[in-house]
Amino acid sequence: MNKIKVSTKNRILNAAEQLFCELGFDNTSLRNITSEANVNLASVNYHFGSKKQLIQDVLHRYLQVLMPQLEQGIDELIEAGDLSSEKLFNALVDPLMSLEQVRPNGTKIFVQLFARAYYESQGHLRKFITNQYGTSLKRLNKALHLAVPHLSTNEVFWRWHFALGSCVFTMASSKALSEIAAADYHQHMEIEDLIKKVIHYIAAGFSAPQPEKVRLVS
Amino acid sequence: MNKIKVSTKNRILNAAEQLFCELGFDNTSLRNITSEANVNLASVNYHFGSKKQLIQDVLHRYLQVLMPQLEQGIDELIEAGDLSSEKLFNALVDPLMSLEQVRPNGTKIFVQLFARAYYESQGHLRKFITNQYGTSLKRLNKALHLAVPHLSTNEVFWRWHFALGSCVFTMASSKALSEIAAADYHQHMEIEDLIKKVIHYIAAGFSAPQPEKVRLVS
DNA sequence: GTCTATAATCAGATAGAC
DNA sequence: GTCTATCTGATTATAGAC
Repeated sequence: MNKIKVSTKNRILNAAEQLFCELGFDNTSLRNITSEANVNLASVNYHFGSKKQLIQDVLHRYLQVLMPQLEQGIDELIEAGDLSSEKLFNALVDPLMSLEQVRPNGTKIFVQLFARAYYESQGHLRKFITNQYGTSLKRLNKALHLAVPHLSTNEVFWRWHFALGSCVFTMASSKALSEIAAADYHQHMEIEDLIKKVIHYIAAGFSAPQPEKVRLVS
Repeated sequence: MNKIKVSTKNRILNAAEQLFCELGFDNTSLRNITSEANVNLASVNYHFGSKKQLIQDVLHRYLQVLMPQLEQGIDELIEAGDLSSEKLFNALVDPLMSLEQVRPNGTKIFVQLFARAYYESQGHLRKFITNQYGTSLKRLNKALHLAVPHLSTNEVFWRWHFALGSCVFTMASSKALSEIAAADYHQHMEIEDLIKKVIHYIAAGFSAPQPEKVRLVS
């Protein structure tokens, strides 16, 4: 391992993920990335073929580490039998924190990337994630239903997306929000604390009683 | 009033808001808008001066109707004295539904636009909203704190953004989500029902007990 | 593998005739 | 007010020398 020389490919990946976090995928240009990485513009297409492929490879670095752990953690919870939404959401913390091993600040980077990926509805990304990790996601969905047996299938569907929205929005704007919070309340929030805070919140909402039936049109 | 002829300016506004909802502000080009509106490309700059101004004008049509009602509703709640998060969030429903008067499907359109505006961090938009409607937003903030006196200022700050995240994310992706829900559960959700559902959810999370103190670094 | 140079396309904005 | 035509600048992607 040569500590001094980082390969061009990795320099691009590192610069890209940082800029994707800050600006989003569409608003980050290849010129932006290559100048940040101090590499030539053409090298992106040499190493990755296209911007789309670069985006997928950036996410893949994290997903290939996260997903197996996530799946294992969920399986253990399901087998143990005593599933609550608090426990289920808390089971996401350790796998997420393990992404610090992938890159410095890896957890924060990944969650923000995931938020962007979910929000900026890029067809190729959703397709990529579904193809690669669909099985794990189905397992998670099963666990969600087991955690809140008092809720209808439809209600679980919507609450899962409400919860996801809190995470996605918070992480995507966490830089701005943390700065505001730091300025107003003189408090610096680490990513792990923020994750725990949002998980406490979504667990409460997720397991709230089934509401009275609202008008539904078939 | 001539029912047949819609002014070019309004044709542009109508086409723009629809496309902004679907694609976001950045991904909607002026060419996109003018061809949808069947008007000439140059007419956008003639009537609005710039794309930024067009975006602001699109939002202004709704904000000028919504904000006074919102402020009044909140003031009444504060004066009545018995403030709960459930009541406060429910007080948002009627003002939001009144946007149906502005345009057909106005509520849905506005909430999606607002979601996009909040998420796609466009400096000019945040500035515009703060300048024009900062007073109303401060009133809302005050009411939020009164509704959950058991929570710290810091906790209210974060939970408000968690709640906002659920709304923003849900509305921004409500088309895709509604389609999935309709296909999987054979249920069609009206915008008012969706708003009520998300409000039931965020009110539960918002007023959850203050969590144990997490590690905070000054 | 890396570079320069450039192709091909799309964006927002504008000048000037009508 | 509306149109055509065009400007200016940015983007992704690629060809070909080294």
